[in-house]
Amino acid sequence: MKEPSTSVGSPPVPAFLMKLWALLEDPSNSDVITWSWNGQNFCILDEQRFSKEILPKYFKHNNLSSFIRQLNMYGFRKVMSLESGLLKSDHGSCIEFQHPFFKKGKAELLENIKRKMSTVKSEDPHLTQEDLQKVVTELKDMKEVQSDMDTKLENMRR
Amino acid sequence: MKEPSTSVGSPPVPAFLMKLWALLEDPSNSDVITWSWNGQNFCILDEQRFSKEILPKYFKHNNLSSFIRQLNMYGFRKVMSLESGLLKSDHGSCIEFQHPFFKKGKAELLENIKRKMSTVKSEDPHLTQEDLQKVVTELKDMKEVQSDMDTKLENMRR
Amino acid sequence: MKEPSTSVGSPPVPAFLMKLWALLEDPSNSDVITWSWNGQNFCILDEQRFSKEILPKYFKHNNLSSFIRQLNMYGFRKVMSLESGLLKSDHGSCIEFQHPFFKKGKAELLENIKRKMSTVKSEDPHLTQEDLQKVVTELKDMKEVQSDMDTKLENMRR
DNA sequence: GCCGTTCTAGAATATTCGAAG
DNA sequence: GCTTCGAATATTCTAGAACGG
Repeated sequence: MKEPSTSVGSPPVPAFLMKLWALLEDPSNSDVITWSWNGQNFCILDEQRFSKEILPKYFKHNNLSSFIRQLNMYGFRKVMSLESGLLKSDHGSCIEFQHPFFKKGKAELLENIKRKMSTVKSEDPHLTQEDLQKVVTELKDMKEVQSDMDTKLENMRR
Repeated sequence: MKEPSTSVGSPPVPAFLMKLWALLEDPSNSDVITWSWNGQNFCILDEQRFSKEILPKYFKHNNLSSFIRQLNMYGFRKVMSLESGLLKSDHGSCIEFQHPFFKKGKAELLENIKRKMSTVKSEDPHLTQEDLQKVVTELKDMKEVQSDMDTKLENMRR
Repeated sequence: MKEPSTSVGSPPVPAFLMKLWALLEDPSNSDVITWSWNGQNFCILDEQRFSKEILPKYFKHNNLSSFIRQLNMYGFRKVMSLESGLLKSDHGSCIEFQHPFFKKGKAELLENIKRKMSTVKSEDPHLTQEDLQKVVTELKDMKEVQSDMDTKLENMRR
């Protein structure tokens, strides 16, 4: 079995991805979370047991939302099955995720998965309130000028 | 049978269209909703059973009007055929809809169907900046006019 | 007990708030979700039962995340209590939320809770299209004044 | 600095209601 | 009467932001 490595020479695979991989490789978890039938996606079969039993064994929390935040951070996308739209029974709480470089048996692809950068926003030159305030100030100045001019005109007419 | 896909590389087909397609492909629904004879349109044969039995299995509601709102949102138009207009006496009301890219057996056309944009003012980001630029330009023009007028006034006073 | 009303003359209270209120007023839910000891906040005592048993009875879903999204949309904020901050043992995850106009016994305050508008990214909440429209209107008025003034000037020159 | 956890918000589609044409 | 559409809220999925390790 090929295992993901953090050896020298290759960029290290973040802990989250290593844990996610280990989690799916452990057969004792397979009734709660497992690879999809074709190994292309993975599926959380029992949301409740996953968050309360599995998560704390691998992470510092037991919140599914935190786990999903990490998945999105690494570029995973939710797979929308037709069943997911139904409200009916509760046996269909299958949460499925996918990533182009996260495939069963392809541990060597893991290093291609990159965490999204923490956007240190470079101050978009978009429209700020300052810009609008400048315009408003100019308008006010122009109004004064117009008022002065109108006064002058009336004076001249007389 | 060709199935609609939401694979990577192609823009995903919205859930509504996928469900509508699945709905029509399921033979167990064919006595309630089905493709028209030539596969160009689809027809709701039994309005009551459709809304109360079929809809809640695919959507989070059981209202025909909500279903039709979605159809219109995606550009479907009601077909006013002679049959449906005249022979509605007792063989049920046949509600027929049509879309140029929604044809039986042509799942690959689905991705051409576009949802109409919500007319909310979400275009504020760039629209505002463009409009602000227009205002700024107008302000500049008005300043020139005011300067000219003020010059005229001073000339007249002398 | 005072109940929230959607009577004529007062702006209607959105369905979400009415349901949240009803949910908390129903004693049969009190072991899953209830007002805090002083009635200032409310607390979800059993996350699992709340999402799978309570939510689908009031909403069209059973996802806690969707419920929380609505809470934030209406301005509710999570309360970080000491208990919930600790990586506690197992005495249950208490999720507590608060809103200045959502207090036990004060149904008349509900109409003050406003949903956030579905708009834009700018962190300037005051920069709206309305503001720009005001400026544009002012500009138009000023143009008329200027035109009048210019006419007067030409008349005087002759 | 990068990563992990949490809370909140953005963005797109979905559902409802009622008015426009 | 009837089809289509506007607008508000609702639901879902993803991202922003703050903070700590």
